[in-house]
Amino acid sequence: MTQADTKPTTHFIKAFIDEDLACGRFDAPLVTRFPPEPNGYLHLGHTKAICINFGLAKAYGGTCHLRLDDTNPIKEKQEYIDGIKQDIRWLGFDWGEHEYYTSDYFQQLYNWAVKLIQAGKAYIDEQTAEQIREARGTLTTPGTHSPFRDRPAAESVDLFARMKAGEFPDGSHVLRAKIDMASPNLNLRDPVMYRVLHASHPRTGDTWCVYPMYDYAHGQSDSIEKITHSLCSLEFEDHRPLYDWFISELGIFPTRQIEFARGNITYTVTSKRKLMELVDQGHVTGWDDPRMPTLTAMRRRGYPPNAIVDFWETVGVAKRENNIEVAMLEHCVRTELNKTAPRRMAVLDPLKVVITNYPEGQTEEMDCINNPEDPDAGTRKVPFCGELYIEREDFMEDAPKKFFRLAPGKEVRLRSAYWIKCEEVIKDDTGKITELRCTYDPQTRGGNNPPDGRKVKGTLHWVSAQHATNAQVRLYDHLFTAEDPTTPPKGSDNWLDNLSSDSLKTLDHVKLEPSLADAEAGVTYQFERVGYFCLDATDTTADLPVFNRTITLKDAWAKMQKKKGG
RNA sequence: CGGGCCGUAGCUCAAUCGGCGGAGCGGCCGGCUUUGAACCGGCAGGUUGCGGGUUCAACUCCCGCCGGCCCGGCCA
Repeated sequence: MTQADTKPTTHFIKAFIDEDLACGRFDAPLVTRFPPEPNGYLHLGHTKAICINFGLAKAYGGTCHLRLDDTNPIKEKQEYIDGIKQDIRWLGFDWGEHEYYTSDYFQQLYNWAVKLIQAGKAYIDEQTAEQIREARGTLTTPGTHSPFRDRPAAESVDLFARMKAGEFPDGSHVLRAKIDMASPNLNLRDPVMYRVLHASHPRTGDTWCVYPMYDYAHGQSDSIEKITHSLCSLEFEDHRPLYDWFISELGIFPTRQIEFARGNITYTVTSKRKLMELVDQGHVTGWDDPRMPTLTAMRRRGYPPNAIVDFWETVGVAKRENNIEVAMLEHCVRTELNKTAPRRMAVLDPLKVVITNYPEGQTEEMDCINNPEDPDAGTRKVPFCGELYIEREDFMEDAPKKFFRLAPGKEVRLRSAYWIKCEEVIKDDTGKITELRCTYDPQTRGGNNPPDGRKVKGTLHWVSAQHATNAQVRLYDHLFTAEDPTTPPKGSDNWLDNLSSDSLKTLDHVKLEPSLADAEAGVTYQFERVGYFCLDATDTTADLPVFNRTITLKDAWAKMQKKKGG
């Protein structure tokens, strides 16, 4: 059995679809839909539904519709519609011509509602919201009938028309389905189908002042679009009987709703309310702050969209509650980036190195491999001279044996350049190391082994001091210190106390190899031995390029140190 | 003794119609290396929530418990 065979390529939804197709319950092709409400930005949580709906349609040679579920005009904005479309495209999915809006169906939905009233299956209720709530009963006791429940259908039809005509104020009348006030499923206790809302809609303007509720609109919209499988998250399981009830009473196309568990991820929050709190209280700079789990933020951070798609594929689909380790996502990000990211050299915390035996004034160009994982990526020239910067943490005055990097009297390789040996350490008055004096071996050009068979264990990245480009780098880390950020830490009643103080570190004196002056926005680079970084298009200025750290490289040395320390 | 859903390795998921419980991630150890990355090899980790029953055989079927999540918006 090969690796590929053991990957979880199937799950219960596929099994259901296969059954349905096999028994002729639906005709191929499969039609699915992703139905976000345009009331905010898409985040990591949404991407699971996107991948499942678009992914399944693709896998079965079907189509996936994008439907903006815009039934509540007071929360929805065009800005969000635009953002959602951009985010889905970025993820790599395409709905083609199939862009729909629930509001496109308002007239049809209205006509069907009238039909249900005429059939004695719905009625206009004039109770207040509070009265309706009280009459609904509780989880353990049945509800009671509304005094308006048995009014003549003709009266309800008339009232519904007058609601639509704008005769009644918000909250005064609702249309309710007449089902079963004693049902153990609260969704069946005469659910509200329509409410009066004198609000202007982003698309229909002031045409309507009655708007359908989710439960009434969603299934019918699926049906109108001939969606074969309506895939949604677990909390809608209790709604399925109602979903099926409307379709059955109306005698329309029977979409099948199937529910799956949403994916929770450690150290991240995906509650819209909580994300809003982070933005509003200034804990992040905005919805696109690279620490946010929104797609716009992950894009800015340099996450490759393929990594997110791979992540959900790897994780699989099931119905049980879950809390996926963020390490899984990070693994997918690194895997994708390792394959695709162009390699560059950058020194985050520069320490000057002077090569005392290098010909004064000389400069050479070194050939550097752009991506060892991709032979087609080719090479580039990187300038080298007698004054360089190396990473401060790559030098230790009193180095332990396991330290492979530079130390007094020790020799290391400069990647793709020369071997150098540390001869002298220069310090300032405070004892801080300001410069290293080294010698180089001309026989090691390109970083090659010298003819005498000498060995060296460490390879360092470097940047020519003469040619370096200055930059600001932002080091991002988990926003929270707790696996489940929504639970306040011990002794606190505020979940925001889980906020990490180390989620952003800004470095202002970073030295980049000169080619990075032309870094492309939207490309994530690997700064060798350091991590993955991308240009921050929004904060970069003409004078100072800004780079965001997408993610670190795995760091065995740091891990070893941490273990020793702890 | 309201209803619905769900319990398999630390995490996420597999396991044909009932036939020797596996993989990825994470962890640990080792190899290789011009990135302490990547890559390669190995190891640890399970009373399949618990208790009964049916069966030659149960993660799988039946019964009973226990535990977790969801549901009382004119939100979606």
